[in-house]
Amino acid sequence: MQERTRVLLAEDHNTVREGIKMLVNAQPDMHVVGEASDGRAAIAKARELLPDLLVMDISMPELNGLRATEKLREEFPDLKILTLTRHTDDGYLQQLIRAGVNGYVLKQSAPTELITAIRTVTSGKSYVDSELTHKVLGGYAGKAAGPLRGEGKPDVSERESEILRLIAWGYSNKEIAIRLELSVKTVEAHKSNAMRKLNMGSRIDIVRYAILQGWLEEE
Amino acid sequence: MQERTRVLLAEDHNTVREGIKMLVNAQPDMHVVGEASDGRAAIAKARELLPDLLVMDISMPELNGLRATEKLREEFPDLKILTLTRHTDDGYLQQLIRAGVNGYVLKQSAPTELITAIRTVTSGKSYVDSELTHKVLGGYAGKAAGPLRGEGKPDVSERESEILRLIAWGYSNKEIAIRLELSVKTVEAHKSNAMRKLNMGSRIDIVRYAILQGWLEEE
DNA sequence: TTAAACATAAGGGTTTTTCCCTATCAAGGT
DNA sequence: ACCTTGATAGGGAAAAACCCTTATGTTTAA
Repeated sequence: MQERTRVLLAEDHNTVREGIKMLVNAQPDMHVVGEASDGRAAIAKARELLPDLLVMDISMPELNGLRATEKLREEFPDLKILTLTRHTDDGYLQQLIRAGVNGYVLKQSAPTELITAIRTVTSGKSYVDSELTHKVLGGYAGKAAGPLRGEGKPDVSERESEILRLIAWGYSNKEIAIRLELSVKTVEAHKSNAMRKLNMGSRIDIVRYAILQGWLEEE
Repeated sequence: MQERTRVLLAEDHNTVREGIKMLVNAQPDMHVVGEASDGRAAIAKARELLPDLLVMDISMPELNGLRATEKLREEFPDLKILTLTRHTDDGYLQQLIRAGVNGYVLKQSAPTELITAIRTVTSGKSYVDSELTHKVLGGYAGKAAGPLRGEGKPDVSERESEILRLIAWGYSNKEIAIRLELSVKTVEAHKSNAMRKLNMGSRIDIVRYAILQGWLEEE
């Protein structure tokens, strides 16, 4: 067996970080070797642990992901950097690519998207979330290996995400139906549709998705 | 219908605070009117919102629950204060009672314990978690209205809580069985036993319990 | 040593979830 | 007008979860 990819995780949100860690550690070919909750700590940890890859939130205290990327890129030309963000429209994209990130993943995407991204970037290619690919057309990196399955549609409806949220909180379909005054069948339908859209396979995926969404943090 | 109890929530942990808020707001006779994430903010909010009851973690930044209680007790003699703590053995109990709290609930207890405590305290009685009752014997407040159902046994075994943890994370019984190399039947048994011990009725209770335990925060 | 607690697991029956399809209706865009 | 998407919901079968009981071996506390 090949060496597992050594991942450093920089994310200021405990729950999100924990969720990602469990997700990554559940894969046979990668593992989290260190964690940091701000940009400065991320750099320190990178120096200390020399990871293969850094998964980093762009919005972090102390030193944001963009600045941290710039510093790290100079010092560690071979380090793979994958940035993670909640917003699709925050203009950081161009700057990040210029700063030398190897990949860009939206938290809005399915959790498995991150895993695909890690594998893609590890193999030397760059990865840009499907939803953003068009924004880099006429440009730079582009997506080297498209998301293996989806064609890119992270657009769950309001109703659907409302139901995913409740499922992640542990409510049963029946409880949700009562709470929202719907038929259980409708709840099922929304759930299934959302899961199909996001390429999720089971309840654990919903929970992970919810965590990446920050749904368990603030209302 | 009677007026709903207006609850102010002071807890520095986002996820825990959110979990409690959802739990409280799910009750017909109480609702969260404000939140604070440190002791200083709790006092400010109490002045601003004049809640009926304050649910407060004893370990908070800025100003801990004990100090905050002392200050608030002077200023608002009628405010009910319910303290919440993770530790059963931290000696704060006597001091808190002297400082004038109306109740003391362990995070280790079932989520419904908190609701019972809120109702008990609102009705003018004091409430001390069943597990701690013996520590106040020969003393002071004591438990006015014992926990309605349990005799007090917050002792889930290691194995049981391991399984509850995984359930809260969204794993299915089958996945847990595979992961721990057990029969699905065993997983079911541990789950049922733990739920019975903690007086939990459904998956959502497990999730809430996990949140109060901080299981979704750090490993 | 006996009793209690724990981890393990099977049996058997009920309920819920899950999966796949189909269908209606309203709203929006082309 | 036509097409797509979203919200609603039913049928039906298979899978999983839930519930309650019983049982066996191990460890631990009285």
